[in-house]
Parts: sequence; structure tokens; C-alpha cells
Amino acid sequence: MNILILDGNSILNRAFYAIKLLTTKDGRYTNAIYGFMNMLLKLEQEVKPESVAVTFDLKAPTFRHKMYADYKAGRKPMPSELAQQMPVLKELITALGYKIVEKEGYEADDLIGTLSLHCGEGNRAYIATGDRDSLQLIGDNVSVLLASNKMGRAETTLYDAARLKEEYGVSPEQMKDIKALMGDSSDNIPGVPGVGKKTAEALIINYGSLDYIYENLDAIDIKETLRSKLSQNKELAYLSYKLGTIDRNAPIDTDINSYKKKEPDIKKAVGILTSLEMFKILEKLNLNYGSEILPNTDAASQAKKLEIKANCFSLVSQSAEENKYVYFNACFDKNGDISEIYITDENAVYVLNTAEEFELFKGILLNGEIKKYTYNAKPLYSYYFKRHEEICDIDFDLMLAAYLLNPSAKDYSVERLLREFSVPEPDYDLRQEKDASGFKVLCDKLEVELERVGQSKLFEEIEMPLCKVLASMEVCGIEVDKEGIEKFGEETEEKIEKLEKEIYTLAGGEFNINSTKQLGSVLFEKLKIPTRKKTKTGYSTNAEVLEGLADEHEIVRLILEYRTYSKLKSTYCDGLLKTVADDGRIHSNFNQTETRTGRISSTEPNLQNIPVRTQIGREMRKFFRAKDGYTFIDADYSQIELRVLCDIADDKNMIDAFNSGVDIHTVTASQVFKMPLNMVTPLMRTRAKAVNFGIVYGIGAFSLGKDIGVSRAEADRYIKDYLHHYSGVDMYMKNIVEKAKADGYVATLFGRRRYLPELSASNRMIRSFGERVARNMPIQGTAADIIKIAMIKVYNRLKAENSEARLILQVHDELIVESPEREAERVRTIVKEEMENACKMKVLLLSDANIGKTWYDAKG
DNA sequence: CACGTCACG
DNA sequence: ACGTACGTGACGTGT
Repeated sequence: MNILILDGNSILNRAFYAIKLLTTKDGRYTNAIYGFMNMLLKLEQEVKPESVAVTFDLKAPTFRHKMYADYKAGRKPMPSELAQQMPVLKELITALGYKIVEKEGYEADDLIGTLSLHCGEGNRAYIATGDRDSLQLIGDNVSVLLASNKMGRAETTLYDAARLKEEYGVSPEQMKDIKALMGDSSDNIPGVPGVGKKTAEALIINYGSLDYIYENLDAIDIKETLRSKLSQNKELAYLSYKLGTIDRNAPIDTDINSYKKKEPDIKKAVGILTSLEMFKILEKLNLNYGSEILPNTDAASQAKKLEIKANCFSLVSQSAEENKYVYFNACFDKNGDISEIYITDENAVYVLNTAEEFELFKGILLNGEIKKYTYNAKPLYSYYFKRHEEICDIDFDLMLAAYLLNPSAKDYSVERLLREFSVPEPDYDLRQEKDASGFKVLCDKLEVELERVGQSKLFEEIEMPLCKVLASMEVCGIEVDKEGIEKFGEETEEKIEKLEKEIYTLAGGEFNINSTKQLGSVLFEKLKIPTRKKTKTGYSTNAEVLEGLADEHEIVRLILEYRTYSKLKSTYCDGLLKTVADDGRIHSNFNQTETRTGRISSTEPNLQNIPVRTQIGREMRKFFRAKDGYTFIDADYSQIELRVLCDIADDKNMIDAFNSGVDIHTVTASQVFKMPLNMVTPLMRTRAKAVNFGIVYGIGAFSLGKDIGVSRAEADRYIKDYLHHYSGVDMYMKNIVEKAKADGYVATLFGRRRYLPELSASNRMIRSFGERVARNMPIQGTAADIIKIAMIKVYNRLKAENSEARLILQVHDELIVESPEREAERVRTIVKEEMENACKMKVLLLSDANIGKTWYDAKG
């Protein structure tokens, strides 16, 4: 029989440090358990053991080591991120049917030594550990599997006596002799002072043992200094030998049969792994998840009975009419047409797959009496918008619900959600059908969950209606002047080629300017320009660094210019042109479940980062134009984040500052620098503005100083003065971090949450990051909530007034509406009003709205 | 696929 | 002693 003996502490430790910190959505750390489980799976596969023992240290003074008083004095305590994973892992191991071996006063090493030695004639022991210490235990029937994590993957190396001889040139026994001489700082084994690894190995290889060396100390051929070191420290060497010798007679059960694997407690194991969100491990363990594990027996029996039925519209219709609800999922093919619709009710999964059925199903979508649950409603809205048809509002979008419950998740697939929320799956083969079958249970669970955490209103009044608005925006798109961009691209290309030539001349040869690696070696090695900063892979060549080096060499300016044009060409000319649809418009995607703060994001292309800050970049906006007979209204909030901060922090001084009607950065400057308003210089205003931004981002004196080019001390002074003056803000910044630590999350005024596991990290940088996020997210997130409300209000108002104007873009604090020219003034007023009245705050919300034929013109 | 860079709020 | 402001997405290079 084979027995696999794991050094639990060692493997868990290695896993913890090899794998980046992972957490569940509610902030429990899981990386060490994850790594341990992967290792265990790999070991199982390699050894195929009948018996498995997982050993752990049990603290309290160790028998073997208490002889040495300083024992472990130098060892750091286990970080809390690791310590909290230990009990969970033990529970999991036990649930999986493995035996845990621990003994008061013994280290895992001793237990491993004992078990491997006494596990019985004819049996074979495999020791799995990350420490080379155990190599002394190798014997005829004992091998060691050295465990490591390479690139996040579990790796093992098998050591037997032959392999050991090959690598170290010694026997297992002799490993102890080597250690006695060289010591081991991590175990506080002193060894002989002045004797390191090399010397110790050479001594044992040449003379065989510690005993032989000391018995013949005067005769052996070694340097005199070494001889005297050895001679003076004989006692220490023998003490070290004792300390380094693993105890192989610990009082534990050594019958291999006691360690035979037991049947796993599947329910418990699946429960633990599910709560740890380790779905891959769950799959690999092959625990027949779902059919046997039924956390909710009602739901389970219900799911099991589900049948798949086709040609069944009448049943679907009947069920929806009677129940007043429908749970459905529409699938789209690559042309954007509906390919199937799956409907789940209490008893069955129905599949609609003909055009006739889809048309009939529209009857249900047009019935306002029926509550509609689906997953990802936006494409469905888009589908009907494209056909200039409209359906009733969808009441529940599972994807949006899951996003609100945790905006930090990686993906919101139904498959993942089914597992995360422990919805049992019946064993259908087809994934779509599988998803459909648990769908109702899942939706109901999340709906209850939203209510529990107080997000129902946010969900129903903001996210759900917004989804439809976004669909409308996507379908509308925005017209671009394709020829204009092409021409601009060609002109840009010419400039790039010219710059390229000049750069090559100055550099004395051609190279790829776009390669930071090649550029770095040209600038800093070939041209010997002084280096300022490094990245982890080489020299930093970013704009900030290059600007600092502009006076060092003519080439630097050219490279900066080259970068500007090549960005313009590749991202904004070529990139944008690729996305222009047949209708001459760009239909960007507005993603509603992407950001952790509640903002929306824009992709393919990203229309939220079209250049504006520089004149040359800003030119791009001239190519975004309203269609014939139409014009743009561009409306942006003035200082929305600072106004939100006023409200959240309830800061009287800042509220007064806004109410005074004077430019906020100027007022801030006057207060921070203690100057009358009319004495504030542009430089002071610029600095005050940077402080305002810094405050919103969670501020640090170093970064602020860097940003505005003053010393850290001076920046620190500004921050102190600022917080002294705006004491409400000061209080908010302190309180919110405390609250976040207590609650585990922060939230916006409207109840949007972001969980912050970072706050309990032991790594200071991670923790500081968590604190900055705690300060920033409620501000950025509340601003995001507000503009979402404004979008819904603008959309509904335009519709209510039968306007032909359409909301087409959102850029975080800015809305762009395409309006018929004749309506422009009225629409401008509507947009401005709805934005300003989106919600009531302690200070007014102001929107600046302008009219223009292109985005460039309308931006004021 | 990760990294560096740079575009936006 | 160390690294440094919040939130995004696209492009090009190089492993």
C-alpha cells in the first residue's frame, strides 16, 4: 500500500507565498487553500495512495527544540491572511475524507518522521513537503516529493536515496550531519559559526560523518582556521545535530490502515468549496456536485423534475398568464437575431425556437401584467429598438442584480452564479438548458438578497431602467465623418514618418520606437541620457520621465511628439475607423457591470476617452457630428464629485464655498493659502485644484507634491491646511475608513456597495490602497448614481414630450444628445434641467449645456 | 497574456 | 525600508 504523508504547514505556507492573494467576494482569503488543494490533487494523481495523512504543527514548545532556548525567536508570526485560512483548510481536508495528524508539542516533521518509519512492512511512504529538511527521512520505502508552485502551478520533484546522492553526494543520514555543521537559521539551529553550506557539504562528502570528523579532527586535511572553528564549537555542533534530527518516535498511531481514505462528506465539502468560490477545484474533485448535494431540498426536488419541452408556446403562455411572471432567457445568433428562448417555470424548461414562437412570445413581453425575469436584458431591448419596436420594461435582470451584490466579481455568467449561490443543477448536458433550469431559483434568491442588503430601490429605479437607456444609446450610435478621419490619419502618418526619420538620424540607426525596451536602450545606453526611473522590467520612458529629460537631448522632444501622433493614428484614427458601422455611425458598447464604483464603461470603441486635453487631440472631436438636420447638445456637470463630497461629508465651509458662486478652486486656494479671493494667483488656483482632486482620490503628500511640483513637506502642509479648514471633509475621511473596516464595505448615497477585503491585509500597501478606495468610492460612485438617474430622466422626458432628440453618449459627468435643429433650444433646457434635478443635495447640482454641430463645437 | 504607455473622467 | 491618488480601455511589444 502507498501512504501519502503531507507536511500541511509547509505546503500551505509555500502556496500562500507563491500565489497572489485571492479573496471571496465577502473578503475571506483563499489563496493558500487554493494552492494546497491543487497540490493535493496533483499528489493524489502521482502517488495514487490508499492512505493519506495530513500533518500539522501544533504550537506550544516543541519537544525536540525546547532544549534550545532561542528556538523560533527569529521566526515571524504567521500573517493573518494565512492564519485565517488554516481552520477552513482543516475542515475541508476532513470533509474530503483525509485524516489530519497533530500532536501537542510536536512539529509536523516529527509526525512525518514517525509515520514514514513505522507505516509497516511492504508499504511505501511518500512524504510531500516544501522543506528540504525532510530529505533525511528518505529510506528504502520512504521517498520525498518536494512540492513547489511554479507560475501558480503545482509542481513536485521526487527524491529517493539515488536522487539525493546524485544531487548532494550524500546519504539521507548524512543530511543531518551537514545540517549540524551549517545550521538552519529558519529553525534557529546554530550550527558551527563560520561554516556554511559549501564547507559543510564538502566536509561530509569527504569524511562521511560528524563523528568521524571530530574523532579525527587533528588528522584530517583541512585549513587550520576551519579546524579551530570546528574544535571550538564541538558542543554546538552536536547540539545542532540533535536539534536537526527529526524525532521518529512520536506517540501517534502508525497503523497505515488508520489513514485509509474515507468516503468524503460530499455535502460538507461542496459547501465549503462553494463558499470559497473554488469552482475549478470542485470540478477537478469530481464530487458529483448538484445531484447529491442539495442545500435546499425543495428547490432540489423541483429542479430534478424539470423536463425540457419544445413546441410548447401555449404552455408557456398559459403559465405566464396564470402566474403573472415569466423567467426567460433569449439567445442571439451572430447576426443579432433571436435563436432560442428558454423559459423556466416551476415544472419545466420550455424551448422556443421558431420565428412564429418568437413573435407569439412578444405578446408576453408586451403584457405589462406579467413580471419579467431575464439574464442580460440589454441585447433584448436592442433587438426591438433596432426594429423600431418597443417592449414592456424588464423587471429583473439577473446580471445586474449580481453586479449590485458584488461589483468586484470577475464575471457574472449564469453558470458561475448558479454555483456561487448554491443552486442545484440537474444533469442536463446542454449548458443553455442547464442554465435555464436553475434560473428561476437563482433569480428568486438574488431578488431576496437585494432586498436584504437594501439595494432593491437602486436596482429597480436606477440599474433596471438604465439598461434600457443604454440599449437605446447603443442602437442609436453616433455619426462620424469617415473621410475626415481618413484624411486626418494620412496627415498624421506623414508627420509620424518625418519624425521617425529625424529620430533615427539622431539615434544613429533605426529601431522600433514603439518598443519601450529598444527605446530604453537607445536613450539610456547608446545616447547615455541619464536615467530617472525604472519599471520592473527596464527603464521607464513614459511622458513624465521624458519631459524631465527634454533638455538632455534633442531626440527626447521628438519622441514625445512621435508618441502623440502615433497614439492619435493607431487608437483614434485606425481604431475608430474599424468600428464604423454600415450606417456611418459608431455603435459603442456601454457596459453596465464592469466598474467597481458604479460607473459605466465604453468599449469597441471606447468613446469615453476621445482626446480633449490637447488642441491637436481635440481636433478628433470635429469628426463626431450630428446627422443632417440635427445638432448636438453637450451637457456636463460642474464639479460633481466635489459637490457630492460636500453632501456626504456635510462640510459647512465647502457648502458655503459652492453657494458663494465663485469658482471652487479659487475659493479653495484663498482658504488654504489664507489669501483674499482677489489675491489668488493662477498658480495658487492650479495647486488648490490639485489638492481638491487629491482629496477626492484619497490623497498622499508624496503624490500631490509630485503632481504640482512642490516638496512633500509643502504638499503635506497644503493637505493639513485643507483638512483643517474643511473639517467636515477631514472627519469624513477618518470616519469612512473606520466604518469600512467595521462593515467590510463602503457604499454610495444610493446604497451601491463595494466590498473591501484589502482593508484587512497585513501588507501595508494593499491596506493603504483599501483605505484610499474607501475614501474615494462613495464619492465617485454617488456621482455615477446621479448621472445614471439623470440619464433615465432625460430619456423619459424626451420620450414623454415626443421629442425626436436622442441621448447618444455618456462620459461620466457629461451627456451628449442628438437633437433636431428646430428642437435644440428646448432640448438643451430639458437636459440641463433633468441633470440639475436628478436628486436633491446640500448644494446645487449645476449642468453646463451647449449646442453645436460637432462634439468639438458643442463642448463649449 | 502581461506590461508599459497614454487617452479620458 | 518601501512605494505612492480614484476609476476605466486600446494599442503595441515581447515573453
